[in-house]
Amino acid sequence: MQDQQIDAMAKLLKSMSHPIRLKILCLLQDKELSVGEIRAQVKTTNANISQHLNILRGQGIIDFRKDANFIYNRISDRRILELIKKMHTLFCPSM
Amino acid sequence: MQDQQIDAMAKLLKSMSHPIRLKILCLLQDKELSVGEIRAQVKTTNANISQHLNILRGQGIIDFRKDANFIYNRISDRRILELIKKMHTLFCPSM
DNA sequence: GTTGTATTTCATCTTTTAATGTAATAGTTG
DNA sequence: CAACTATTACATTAAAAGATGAAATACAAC
Repeated sequence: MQDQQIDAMAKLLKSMSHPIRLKILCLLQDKELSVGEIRAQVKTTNANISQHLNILRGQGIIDFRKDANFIYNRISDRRILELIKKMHTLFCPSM
Repeated sequence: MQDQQIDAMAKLLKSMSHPIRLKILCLLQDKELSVGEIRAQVKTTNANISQHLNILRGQGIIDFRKDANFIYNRISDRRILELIKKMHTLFCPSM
């Protein structure tokens, strides 16, 4: 890996390395969810979730679509899914 | 994944998500290196590298042995190696 | 034991990140 | 259009992380 790639990768990991954001990514593994549905499982404020979602969007990790006044989020980068799956098998083998 | 595991995983990712620390881990993928050897490739101060190494040690990611007045560092958790390898194939396929 | 090299510790400063509360926007329904 | 819901933007504050330089430790060699 070259420095440039390492920097990019570090930035990506950093965006995943907050408990709330990692949990959001786990929740979005197999389905899309609205902000409200996420908040129901994450236990923080709406505004806070919105900010975390923005960080993930900025990294191009998640995407969203609008429907009525709901915004449905989903993971847009297949590689992230694979990475999460790998972390799961490596670090939580029994689940 | 449960919240407890997510928190642990986020902490682990966080410790890997700094450019210098990620680079150190990449350098240590296939060999052990002293602090000086690492510094030669990372371009920051000795003290700074020492601090980053401490963070990685605190996470149990790397281990070290002493020889004379050199300290040789190596990755102690096989899972980290696998994770780095996976990131490599996913995000830097052409290298 | 003094000199020299390698590494770490410590204190400080700066920067970044995260949380919180409030106001704003966008869309829906009656 | 008024009332309501979902989401975001903004401003502020609090907390954590990172960099830096100087001093301290550890070991080796002369």
